[in-house]
Amino acid sequence: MEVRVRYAPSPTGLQHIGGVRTALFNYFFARSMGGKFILRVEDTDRERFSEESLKDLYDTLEWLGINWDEGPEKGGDFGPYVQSKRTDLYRKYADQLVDEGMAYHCYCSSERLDNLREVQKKEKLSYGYDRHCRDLTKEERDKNEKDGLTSVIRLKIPLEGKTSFDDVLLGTVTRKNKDISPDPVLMKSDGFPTYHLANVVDDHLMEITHILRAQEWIPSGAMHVLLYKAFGWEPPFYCHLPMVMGKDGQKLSKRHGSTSVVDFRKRGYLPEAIINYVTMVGWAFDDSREFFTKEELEELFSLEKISKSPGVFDYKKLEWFNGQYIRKKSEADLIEEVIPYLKKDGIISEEVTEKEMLIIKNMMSIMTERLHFISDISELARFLFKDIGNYTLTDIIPKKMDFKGTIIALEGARELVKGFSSRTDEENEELFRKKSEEVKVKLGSMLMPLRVAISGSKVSPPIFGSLRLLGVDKALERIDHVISLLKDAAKNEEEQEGNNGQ
RNA sequence: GUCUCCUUCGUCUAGUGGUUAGGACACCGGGUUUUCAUCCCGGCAACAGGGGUUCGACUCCCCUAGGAGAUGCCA
Repeated sequence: MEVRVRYAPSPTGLQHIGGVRTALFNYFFARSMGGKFILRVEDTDRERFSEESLKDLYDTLEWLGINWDEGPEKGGDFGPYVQSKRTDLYRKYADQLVDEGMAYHCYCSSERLDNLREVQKKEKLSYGYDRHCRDLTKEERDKNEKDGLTSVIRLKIPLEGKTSFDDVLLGTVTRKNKDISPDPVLMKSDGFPTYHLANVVDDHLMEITHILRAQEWIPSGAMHVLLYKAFGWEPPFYCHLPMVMGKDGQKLSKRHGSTSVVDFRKRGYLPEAIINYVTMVGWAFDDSREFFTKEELEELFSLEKISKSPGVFDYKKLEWFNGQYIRKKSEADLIEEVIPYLKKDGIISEEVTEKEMLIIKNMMSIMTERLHFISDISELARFLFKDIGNYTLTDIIPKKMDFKGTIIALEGARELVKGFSSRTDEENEELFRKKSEEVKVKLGSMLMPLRVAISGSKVSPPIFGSLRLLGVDKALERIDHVISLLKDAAKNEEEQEGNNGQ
């Protein structure tokens, strides 16, 4: 038997971590079994549907490199793969159930239903439809129709007995029929099917063999089986995936931070990191290995190793994975990644100049290990392309030093910067050490003012590398500017003291 | 309220009757280092509780507690 699985999102919002995890598990399972991965768009909720969400779905899957074997834009033998194009089909199957007495028309208004729920809640009764229309006589139905009442079609859940389904992870899950949501709606009054109907019909028609979906669907599992039985179909295997939670243990949502994949993408996360980390929430290969490429997972993934309990999404660990993957990238690849961010932040020109490109190529080696996100590059590299000046005197003057000492240290450093580029780093380091002894400050205390002067920040890539990238002339210019600032400040201070003395 | 699922360090997890309960992130310390970062070394830290079964339970069974999810003309 060929394995056929599907990812069936509904385009009512941006693709988020939870959805992508489900997609990934389905995709990896299909690949590892040599089966087919199908994409099906469940756009039956016309209220919440948005074109933007649909585009985001395609973009996200493409960015992650999750290719579907059958589905929209790709086709296949079981299309169309968009549910809004299959409404006739659902209608036909729903009518069939009504004809056979397995389902019925319900004319209850939403007001009546709202009311009912309110009363049930207040009286602490169990919630759910009261099956008001389940046993309407033919006369009553005809009257409702004649009155022009709109109707929905509901499934008749047996009042007694129990229903169970087999879950690869959970084993056999059994539910008493009386505990199943009483008579769920199959067809809405707008002519569109609900998830339950469309899902079952499509999964059967598309010959889906395994349903991997989030555990939030467990409660409707038995009901879906009942639907399969009503049609006389064989239900597929189920595998209910553990949910992804936020730090507080609640279902992961916006208030925990970004959850949409596009947000992660904009922030400078690599798809490799997201795929790897998201797969590790709820799945583990063994007791030590945790780095996997997509290709490796396509081979190694297995349902047996999925955990049953929900997992908390750890942004910190994803960040760590991202850093690891950044450092694994080749310099050439990283340059490709970095350029769009530099452009977006106005660090380099839209049409990258030769000079800019040269700096970019030369700077990557000292930038890479400082990146947690690709987007970090702009802050880090700004001083190489743009004028600086956002530093303050307190940034420049090292701890336990005054204006004069700082000026002396910086002037000493300036001497060495002049001939800097004709020497090796080792030679330079030797000279800087000697010079720092000469002016009686620690090496660090001499280099810190220099660092701020040329990079504008106390935190920067290594000084020697930065100097080389920036060029001696530019560096001297910046150093001189800082020295003059310091001298002005020192003079002011003297005058102040002089005034006080009089 | 009712039903269903879940329960090993703070977090992700390994573990399938006998282990000093292992790894990773985070955190804390130390080292390398011109800052930051990287990297290396070390430390902290868990079997929810109670009953059984057994020579022996993290592992099997039951109960309790806790958590989550569902209970829509949303998926």
